[in-house]
Amino acid sequence: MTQPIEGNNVPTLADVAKRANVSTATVSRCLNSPDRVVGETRERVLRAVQELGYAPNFGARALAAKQTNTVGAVIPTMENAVFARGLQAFQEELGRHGKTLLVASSAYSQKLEDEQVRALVARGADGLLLIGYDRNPDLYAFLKKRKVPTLVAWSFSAGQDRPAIGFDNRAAMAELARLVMGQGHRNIACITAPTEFNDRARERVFGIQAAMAEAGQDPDALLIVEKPYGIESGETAFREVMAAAPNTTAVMCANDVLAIGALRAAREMGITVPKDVSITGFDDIEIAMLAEPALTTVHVPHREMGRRAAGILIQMLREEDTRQCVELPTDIRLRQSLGPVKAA
Amino acid sequence: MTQPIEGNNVPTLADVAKRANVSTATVSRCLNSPDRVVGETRERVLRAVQELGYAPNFGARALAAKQTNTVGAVIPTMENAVFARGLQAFQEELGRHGKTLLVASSAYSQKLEDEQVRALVARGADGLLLIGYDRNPDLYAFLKKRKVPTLVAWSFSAGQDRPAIGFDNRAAMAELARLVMGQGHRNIACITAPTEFNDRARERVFGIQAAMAEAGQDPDALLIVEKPYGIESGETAFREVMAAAPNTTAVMCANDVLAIGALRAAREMGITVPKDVSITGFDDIEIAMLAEPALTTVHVPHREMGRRAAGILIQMLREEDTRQCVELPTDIRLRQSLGPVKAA
DNA sequence: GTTGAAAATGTAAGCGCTTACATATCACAA
DNA sequence: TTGTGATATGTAAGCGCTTACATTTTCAAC
Repeated sequence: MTQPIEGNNVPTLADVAKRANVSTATVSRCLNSPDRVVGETRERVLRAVQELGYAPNFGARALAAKQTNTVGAVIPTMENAVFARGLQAFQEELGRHGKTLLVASSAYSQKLEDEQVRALVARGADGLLLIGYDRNPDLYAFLKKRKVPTLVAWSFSAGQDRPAIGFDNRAAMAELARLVMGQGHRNIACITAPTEFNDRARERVFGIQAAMAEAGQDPDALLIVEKPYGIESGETAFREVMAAAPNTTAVMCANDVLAIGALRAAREMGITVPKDVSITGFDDIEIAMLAEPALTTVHVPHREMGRRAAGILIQMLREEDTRQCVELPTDIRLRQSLGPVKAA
Repeated sequence: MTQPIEGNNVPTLADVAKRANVSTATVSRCLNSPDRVVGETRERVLRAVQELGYAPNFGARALAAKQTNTVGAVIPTMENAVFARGLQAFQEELGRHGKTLLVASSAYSQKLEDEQVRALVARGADGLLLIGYDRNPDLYAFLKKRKVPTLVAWSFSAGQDRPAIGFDNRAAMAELARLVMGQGHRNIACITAPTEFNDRARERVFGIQAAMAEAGQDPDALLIVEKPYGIESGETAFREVMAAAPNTTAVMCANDVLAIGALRAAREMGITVPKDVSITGFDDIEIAMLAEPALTTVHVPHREMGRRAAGILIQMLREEDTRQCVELPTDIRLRQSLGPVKAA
């Protein structure tokens, strides 16, 4: 009963057409626009598809239809729970719309990101998700020339005209800084990831400074220590802070992982948190609650951002000229690591 | 100086050929086998490529060359630090070899995994990385028919003949169980992720039971509570254990996240770890060290596994019939959560 | 200068699908 | 039965690249 496939192992559209006694166009319609084919014909075709174990050749389809149904994302690293969480939600939503995720990582290097973006475009990504605004303008020009819809996530700025979904890093951190100062803290240090080529980190630092200026504090008095993402970096940074400014009473960290490192260093140095020094984070990833004391931090809706980013990108793929800028709210999670300034 | 592109916006191979005054075959050779083209011709072509901003059409290339240079991976979730870490290393290594990663997730559902695998194959994945051995044999048959090289990771079993890179989950957990029993524990419970369709979880349970049998203990006496992956699940499971068997003195968790949950529940229940009850984990992810008390667990070289998996798959893509089974070592990380059994 | 072999390049078929336009079929009204 | 409009299906061009085989060029030896 099973007809031998002529000439090769992998069934093609032509094989299905022959078996179902229709043209290849009808087979294509059955698979891609089923409502344009009557029930009887359609069932005959789908039966042939199943019997032959036919699946479309991806390259041929991409070439003919001029799309791949893949969407690329370049993130700093999947090992950062922030991106892992957001990307997971992004991928799930893409999957629901029949798109597949292409992933590359940049290790927080702008040069590597540039390369990876170009590689993803070369791989035929229909659209792209990128993290933050900072990048070489040539890259944006390249993406525009190639007509690859591109969405920026994790940042939001009213001054930018690129499609984006994110939150205002500056405003969020300023709000936390106001709470810190509300607890009486004036000697504040900031531990952050490198701010060069990283608008998210930079904006968080600016947020602290803005809140200080607003409160009549000198923003230049903010001690800033930059370290790569990592718990050990946070430990090192905290030691540097306390060595450089031993009267620091609050250390605001630009992400939770650095803050966890700071907490660990404080404990090892015999510094009590928050009695001696308060420590705050940013992101509200899982370990923020698990820390001892639990971390005061900025909660960011990473999953929602990832999910909605997928929706926006899919919309962009369907229609030209969607210029969405979506701001998501953040909120402060007050926990035990922030307390009143220690009496002098 | 810049010649207008005839007819369309996006330069094609033909445009480059015309500009460089060579055939399209020569352009293709310059890009793909540069050593087969003399220097002068090659430079002329590469200049034309640059001037035109040409990049190959992915679908055309995939169709003609019968490969996409993408490799797919279906993992349970990127939010599990275990997979995030391994996948990150996998992706980095693929990138070094000019391959791009296609990612899908299965939420620990076998049915969803099946669908996602087929979707990745439909997207033209040249090869596949899958997690664990357990899956519908039809899926393996499908992959074989489509000639998609497939590598299993996170599991290793000498009885399986599929290409795989992983560790012996059973032996690793048995080793930890022997240490637990070496501390005098006889009333042992096991908290695990669901074992149906999850050989890794199942083997870890079997490992405890094997060690018990070996020590003359009744393996059926092992209290087993299955819960989905998650900290809260671990909390709930621990409560169930202590309700069902209040004289339990050791709880062995099949992953660190469940163990963290168990630690939290113990604290809330006024149970001291390890004085009253010892708790162990599996995986040695970052929070194992951060926990209070720090978790005794099985260390698994996730990054190395991911990196080497990429190497193996690339090898499989280059050569037919590579049948590698690589076992990676695990080792026990003794920390404060495991102590001697409480005197009766 | 001639010859032969190796290297370099060109020609053209083909990869497998989609889809614009052409043609055939169907359903219904007169 | 005929005519018309709507629906269903077929024809064939084309998407842009790779590569087997053909042809041309280069180079060394005589």
